[in-house]
Amino acid sequence: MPRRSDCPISNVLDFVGDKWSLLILRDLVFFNKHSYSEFLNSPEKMATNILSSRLERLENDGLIAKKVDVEDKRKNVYTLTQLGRDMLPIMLEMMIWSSKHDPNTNAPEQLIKRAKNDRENLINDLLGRIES
Amino acid sequence: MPRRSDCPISNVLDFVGDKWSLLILRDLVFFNKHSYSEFLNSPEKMATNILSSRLERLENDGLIAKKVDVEDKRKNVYTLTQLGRDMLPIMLEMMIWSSKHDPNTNAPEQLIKRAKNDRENLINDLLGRIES
DNA sequence: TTAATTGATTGCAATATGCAAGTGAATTAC
DNA sequence: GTAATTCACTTGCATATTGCAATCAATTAA
Repeated sequence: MPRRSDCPISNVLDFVGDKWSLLILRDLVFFNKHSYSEFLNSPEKMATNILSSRLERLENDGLIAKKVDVEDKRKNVYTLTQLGRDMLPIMLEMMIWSSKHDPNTNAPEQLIKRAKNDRENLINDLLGRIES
Repeated sequence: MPRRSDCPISNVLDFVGDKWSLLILRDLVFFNKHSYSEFLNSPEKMATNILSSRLERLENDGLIAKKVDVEDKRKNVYTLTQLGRDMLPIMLEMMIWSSKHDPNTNAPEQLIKRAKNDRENLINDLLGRIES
């Protein structure tokens, strides 16, 4: 997506302003998923060609990094870069919005509470868990 | 957009997961814009049919409300609902992301500082300004 | 009464999406 | 060692969405 303006909101949308990209980042942060097939099994059921193109774009944009799995060379291991990790606060605010306005949202209440009242520590905990 | 899952992030994307919807909400919050022609003049230059369809969808989804302008009956006046106002924290986090990773972002430094250190008051100030 | 403005809609080409099927390399099962 | 399976894509094709220019009706201004 070409840069449309210097607006900081428009700029983020140039990176992840579609229905799928943030779900991949979500899977990386919240569900410890790291591979193509894991992303594919997420409940939103994205098509294989879309997943493929989004992984490629996220990598090109520097939000994720790709390495061949040392234990199974058919597999790629995807990880978040700093740019990708820094999308986490945006995702937390989305969770708070849904917990307020969507009665069917399935976010754990405890997580929402921490997102509201203990953000910095929650972010450190979530990102710290990724390192290991 | 039909609901794809009960994930709170997916849910927000079902509402504003495209390149344009959040820019309309941005114009309403940050630039006090209220009409079709004002949105159209934003620097991202969205097409008239896209703007039209997004305004319709945002209204149907309950994020904005539309009224005929009492002073000029050709015009509509668009305002944020509570659902729309509650998207503001998401936009603030996007601004913070861009201020960190995009050297060309044009958000005022003072605004970013307040978004980081004085969020609640900033939100109240921005939304309070809308009422008047 | 004519001209300009506003908020759209329409037609059409280009792009993106969704789905099913297929591919080749790596791994596992026999 | 061969066959079957897994994995990460890729392709083909129908449908949907987008981008762009032109047009429209209603309202307002001159």
